[in-house]
Amino acid sequence: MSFLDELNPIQYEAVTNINGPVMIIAGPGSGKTRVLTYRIANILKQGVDPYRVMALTFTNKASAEMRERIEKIVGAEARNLYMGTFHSVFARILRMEAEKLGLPRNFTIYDTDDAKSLLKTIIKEEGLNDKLYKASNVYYRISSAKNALITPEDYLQLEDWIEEDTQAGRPKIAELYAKYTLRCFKSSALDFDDLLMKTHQLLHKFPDVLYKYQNRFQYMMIDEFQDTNYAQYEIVRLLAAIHENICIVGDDAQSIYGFRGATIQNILNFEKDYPDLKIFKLEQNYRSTEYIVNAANNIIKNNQAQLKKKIFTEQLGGEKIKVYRTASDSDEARMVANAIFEQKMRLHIPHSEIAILYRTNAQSRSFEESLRRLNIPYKIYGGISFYQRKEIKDFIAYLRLTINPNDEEALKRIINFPARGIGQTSIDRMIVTANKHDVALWQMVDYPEGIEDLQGRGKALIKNFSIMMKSFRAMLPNKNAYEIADYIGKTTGIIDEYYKDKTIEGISKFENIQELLNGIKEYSMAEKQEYEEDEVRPENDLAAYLQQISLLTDQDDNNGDVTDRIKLMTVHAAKGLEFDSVYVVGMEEMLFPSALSVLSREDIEEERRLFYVAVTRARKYLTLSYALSRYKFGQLNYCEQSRFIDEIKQENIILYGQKQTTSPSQNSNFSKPEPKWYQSKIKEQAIASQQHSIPATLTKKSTADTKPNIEQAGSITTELKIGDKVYHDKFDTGKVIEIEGIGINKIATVFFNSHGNKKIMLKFAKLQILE
DNA sequence: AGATTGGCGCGTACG
DNA sequence: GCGCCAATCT
Repeated sequence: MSFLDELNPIQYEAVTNINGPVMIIAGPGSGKTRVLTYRIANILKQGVDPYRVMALTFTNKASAEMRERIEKIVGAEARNLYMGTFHSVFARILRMEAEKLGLPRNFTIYDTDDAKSLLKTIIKEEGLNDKLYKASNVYYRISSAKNALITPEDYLQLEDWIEEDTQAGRPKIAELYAKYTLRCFKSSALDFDDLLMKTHQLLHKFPDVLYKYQNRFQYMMIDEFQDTNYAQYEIVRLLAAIHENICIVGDDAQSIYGFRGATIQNILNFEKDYPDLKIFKLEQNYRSTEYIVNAANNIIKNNQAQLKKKIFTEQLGGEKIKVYRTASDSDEARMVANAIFEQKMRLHIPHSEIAILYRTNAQSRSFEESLRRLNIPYKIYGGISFYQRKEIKDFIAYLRLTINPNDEEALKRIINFPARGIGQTSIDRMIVTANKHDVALWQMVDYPEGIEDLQGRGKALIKNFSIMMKSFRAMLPNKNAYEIADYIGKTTGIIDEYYKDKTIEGISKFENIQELLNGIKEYSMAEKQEYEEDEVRPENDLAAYLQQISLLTDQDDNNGDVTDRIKLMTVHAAKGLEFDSVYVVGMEEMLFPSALSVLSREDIEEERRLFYVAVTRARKYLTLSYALSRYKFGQLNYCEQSRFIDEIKQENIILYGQKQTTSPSQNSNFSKPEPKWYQSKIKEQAIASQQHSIPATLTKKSTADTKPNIEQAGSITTELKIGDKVYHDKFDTGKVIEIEGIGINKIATVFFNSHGNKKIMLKFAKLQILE
């Protein structure tokens, strides 16, 4: 009995064909992780050295899960696989080869905040308008360039890129990119995108290095290939060039990260680069019932850019997909909460098997309120992670600066935190002098006498700071990470700072720092990973610790999952997950699909794939909902059913709420005009997508500013409350003065302006709540 | 220097 | 409608 016996015939082929280029198209719920892990296990069972197998994923979670599952089959050997995220695997290679690129091997990895903060500094130094040159904007542009392997020198020459910047009113991006790159170099820092671009440069510029790794990596596997960008693909292609045992796994229909640089073309055109490609399509869905799989197929059929496949399931029957149409966003939230409550009663599904998925994070609020009202426990996913918190970043900045004195962003964070009298003016003077002499900022801390236009007192305070930092560095050779961190916490006063603060936030910050210290302690006490003979080891324990956490997020933190709670998250965050019951909410034009996507076919297709992802998360029960009116940016907007709902065949759906009686074309209750800034953003988007899109009218909506057509806006109002203003078909408007009964048997007493008090049974009446 | 208020901006997100 | 940042006050 082999582990291979657990596979269906196509899965088996995908697992056992280990040589030559292979593409595995893995539909939703098709057993992808199993195939991937078994395939690697199978390679190892053939006697291949794990050290010669590279497996790349996008998330730490995915790689940890895979490693664990492979270890179950082949044992501890799995630990020596070259497996991890693109960023962590490439960072490891870059550290080994750092000196070739003129970097110290302790280089710092700047996260997005560090990068934006540096850009902000540079924009200010250049005297540019920071309303126009927003750090996030510039960062996005630089990131796109790096993902496309465009260096600052290239950028300065690229007419179309500069033209695009000029159109957006930001012609100086290329210069900022060049300055930013220089500044990162002076800080001995690489940002996330550099980890890819510099790896490519390393392999491209140093044939001996390329040859070494090409030879070493006999087998390569890439997960979620539809999410790769140009840089990632180029690196992989270079590395696989000798053995050509490259296996990519993915699903073009689930490509939803175009906005962060992913090119769906990588998977669509893969066959062109590897004519001998063997293709295996995992089309059997083991997750969902028939209606759900059918609906998913109905939806994705409308996309042009896709590989041919037909997903099927053997789980016939099941419940049809419910579509709830409600009068307002708050109605939608109440409706969904009630439905969850009812579903829970009827089917006894654990809370944790129910998810509410939305397009934008802002939508979570109304659901929080409605769930709380019914005492349904919930957890919102997304938001800032542990390592993003200010207090954690501050503490880590001390550790970073201890390891890498050149780290300008770490230095700026903590030189005056906790307060030690080194104000913004002093820091600005330091930066000016450092730039003038073209040295790292730390040089000025080290030699404050040289800072221009600074009082003696300021210089003395900086000197003290420098002495303190040096005392930390002196501990590196013979103290472990925890001993140093503990000492830093006590010496700098950072722990006291939060200990003194007895506000709720202060206490939480104090606890977070304690948690961080516990983590460091655990790390320092733990057995360390083994390094290959030729691998450069970190100089000391603290450096090793920092290397580990700089590429970590706490997405795989399971602390919150112990309690049985409903899960609320964006559709993006739900990718790769599954639930018994899924609610996809806000199914409206201009929301899902997003208003910013309706201008180009490519963008709409990505939204459609996103909806496809949402639908295929459900095992047994799927509910879609939308509202006819919704507050957006504090403004009431009238909404129209999402085109994606229309794409699902009627036979798979049951509609709740009244049917729309008029056709959209003669209907005037659509959108108010979007706010001005939003319109201009849409226009910007239009310019950005011009090169590759079909021209489209701005929106298909009328801009008439009319009230909703109440007759057709039927809603389900079992969640009515006293004081609500309501509309009734016969009695017109009135106010709720009493509610009796439970659930659908509720009876409301309503005082109607023209008819007086009436008792209304909610399950029959079409009461409409007016906001 | 630290707290408070006013104004502006608003998509989805992994390293 | 809300949260974050920056300018202003104390």
